[in-house]
Amino acid sequence: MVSALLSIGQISKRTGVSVSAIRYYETEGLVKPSRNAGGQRRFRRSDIRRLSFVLIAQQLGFSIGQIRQQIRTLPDERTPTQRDWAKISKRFRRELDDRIAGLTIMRDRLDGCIGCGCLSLRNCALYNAQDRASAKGPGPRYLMGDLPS
Amino acid sequence: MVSALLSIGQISKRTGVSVSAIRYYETEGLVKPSRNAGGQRRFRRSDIRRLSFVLIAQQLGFSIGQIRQQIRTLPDERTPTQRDWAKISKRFRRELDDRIAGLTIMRDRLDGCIGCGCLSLRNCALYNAQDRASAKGPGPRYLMGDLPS
DNA sequence: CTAATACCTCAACCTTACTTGAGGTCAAGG
DNA sequence: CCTTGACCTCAAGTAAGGTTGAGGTATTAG
Repeated sequence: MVSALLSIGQISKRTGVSVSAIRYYETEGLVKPSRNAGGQRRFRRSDIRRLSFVLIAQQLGFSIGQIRQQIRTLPDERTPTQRDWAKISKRFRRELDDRIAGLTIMRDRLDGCIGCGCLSLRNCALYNAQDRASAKGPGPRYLMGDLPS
Repeated sequence: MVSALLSIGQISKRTGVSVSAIRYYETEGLVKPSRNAGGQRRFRRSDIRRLSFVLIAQQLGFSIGQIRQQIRTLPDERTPTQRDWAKISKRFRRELDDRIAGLTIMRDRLDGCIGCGCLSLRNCALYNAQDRASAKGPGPRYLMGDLPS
């Protein structure tokens, strides 16, 4: 019989997320299925959307923790609306914009380094790309190699 | 005394890479230091550049395996030239271009989904973003949620 | 020459994101 | 009613990319 609620196997088939992964996501607070009398998980249809969102967000490179941060802004009591989802998507969009910008900067710096043929000098644009080099230990580090001697 | 060769501690300070990480990178074949009479590692100055490259490549999101693929095109016997490094950088540039393009596509798809307010329908642009959904199991999956009913 | 560092190896542990297996229960069809 | 397949929990294993600690040796400053 097809009920309003879905078993873990059914939701696995609908989303492409493995049964074990869905259980794991429950321990991580990404879905909160109810239980039937026998203790088996019962998911709402809107959980399909939740899990699909998790899948996409992971593809975009977000960690479980980051996804949880976003997804917990969804209402627990009612089925999330389009508006609820749109808010989350907008936040992700901003994140993606930042990541694209960051990668573009790195690419252009790499270009500069190819241009100067050095990848190593004091003024290499990649030099300032990392806090770590200057942040720890005494004196400056020359990220892509030797000091000109 | 300052010799032509560097100890692991010296190279750690110069690159900002921890001693334990450098040893790990050796087991992974990213650096191949020689040993002195007492069995201690001795690095060439060009290894600073190698390790710095590893650092940058990791920041760009490349795995150790991918980095090894690139870095092993460097000559073992002689100190790598600017040209050697430039070849590698060009390959990385292409990778970065691809990743930027991919992210941009995803971002635009996400935009489309915000625009249509759905994040769920059959024709959602994100739907086709994943092989996995259609690749396994019978019938199509509707990635961002329920079928319109 | 000796003490203090720095270095060595090897094994075990950490995090993330899961999967796998053991041992047992639940639910649906015949 | 009984069998089969889906489900349950809990513990352990996996891969990546390291870190940490134990127990021991090298090197270097004084």
